[in-house]
Parts: sequence; C-alpha cells; structure tokens
Amino acid sequence: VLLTPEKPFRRILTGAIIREIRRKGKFILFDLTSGDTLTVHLRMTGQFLLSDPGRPIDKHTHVVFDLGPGERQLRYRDVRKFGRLGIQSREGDATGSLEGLAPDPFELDAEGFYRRLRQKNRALKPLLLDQRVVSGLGNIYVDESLHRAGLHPLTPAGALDREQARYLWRLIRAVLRQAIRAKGTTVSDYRGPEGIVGGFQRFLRVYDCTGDPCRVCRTPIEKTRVGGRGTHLCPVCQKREKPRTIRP
DNA sequence: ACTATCCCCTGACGGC
DNA sequence: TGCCGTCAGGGGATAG
Repeated sequence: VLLTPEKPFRRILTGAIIREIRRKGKFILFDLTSGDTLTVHLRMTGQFLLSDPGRPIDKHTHVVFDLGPGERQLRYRDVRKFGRLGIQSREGDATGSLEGLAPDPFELDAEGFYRRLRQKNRALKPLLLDQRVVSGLGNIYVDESLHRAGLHPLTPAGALDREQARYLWRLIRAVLRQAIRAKGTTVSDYRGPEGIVGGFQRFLRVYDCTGDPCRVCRTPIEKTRVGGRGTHLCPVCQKREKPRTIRP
C-alpha cells in the first residue's frame, strides 16, 4: 500500500495488509493487520477505481494505492474534493474518527429506530439525514423511502406512532437493500470500482423525477426545498397532515 | 435544541 | 462563444 497524502498515512499504509473491508453508514473501513483502520467517506464525488498501473493518472485522482505485484492499483478520484480519508490508529487515534456516528439501518432494529425519533419535534427528513440519529441515509434514499412510506418530509418525527415508525423503517431497509443489490445509484458521478454505473436509478420514483407522473396516483412529482436540500415528493401521496400507514 | 446560511470545490447547464 | 447565475448523492462551522 502506498502514496500521496501525509506522514501518518504513508507510515501506516506503507507495507500494510488489508485484513477486512467493512462499511458503517456512509463510511468504508479498511481494517489493517496492524490494528489500524483506514476510514473513507466519498462525500459527493469520491470514487475508488481499480486501474492498471500503466494507465495515466487523471487530474482528479488524488491518492493511488499499490496493492502489490501483479495487482491493479486502487485509485481515489474526487472531482470536488469533498471526500475524506482518515486513519483510526490503534493507540492515539487520529483523523479518522467515527465518533458520534449513529448505527446504520442494518445495525438497528425497528424498535431502536422508533426510540430515536420518539418525542422529537424535528421534521422527518432532516432527522433521517442526521448521521448522529441514523447513519447511511443520504438525500436520494430519504426521498425515496418517504415516498414509499407515504410520508411528507416535514412530518414531525414525533408524530409517528410505533407502527408508522416500523413501517417507515421497513421501507428504508428495503430501499437500501435494493440499492445495494443494484450496486448504487448513478445520477451523474457515481461509479463502482470497475468504473461501471449503478443500477438503482432505474427504480427511483421521486428523486430526479420532477414533473414525471407519480407511479401511484399520476400526479406530477414536485421538487421543493427542505432543510436546505432539494426534496422530491408526490403532493398527493405524501400529505403534510396526519400520516397514515398503508399495509403493503 | 434546532434552523438557516455559508462554505469547501468543480463541472454542467440555462439564459442572455 | 462567452459570461453569469444556479445547482449538485455531504457535512462542518457559525450565527440567530
């Protein structure tokens, strides 16, 4: 392992062996045999790409990992440079801290989710995007989950009863599972490590569907702004009023 | 405790 | 063609 960044990076990564690659929320975690962990967040435009070592390094590639003789290189590319690479070191810890990060939808059960939004006055969408409440959900998957659950993004989180919270949780997990199975959502930049686009954009029902007819009621999908984020919804299926649970 | 706003950075797109 | 404003899968800092 090798390359560009700072001293602790080179020191810890040079010659390191990756024991396991994990995910927590939006973080990719490379556990090394040394006990240290490389933590990565791709943010908006970060990409890991496997590349033949001979290929020229394009101008947006910032880190190159040599994986060993005869292996392709793992290259970190990031047009907007919002992504972060850090090291969680065994002793002192350092740049790669995941402190405060909530469990993700595969680490938390429906009851735990309900407890986290119970008696909260915050609107549902900003709450779901808050990585200290639940991790792993971004703008696309929140919009998609809320539409499938028939919930308006501004619904006060505390207004959901236990059954409604469980229902939303089930749909959140279903959306994420399907998106993972489809290998991600490519609206524009996302690429998998082999450079290929994801497949979940084919299943989007509101995100990036402004003006298209809602698949449930044919009402045109609207785009608004909630908590400073672009927000897509069906004005008929997702009423601001009292939420209701629809059994599938 | 929570909201809104700006900022980080680059590229794409629309209007003039 | 060029210039300007706006917007983008995220999230941290700061002011109110």
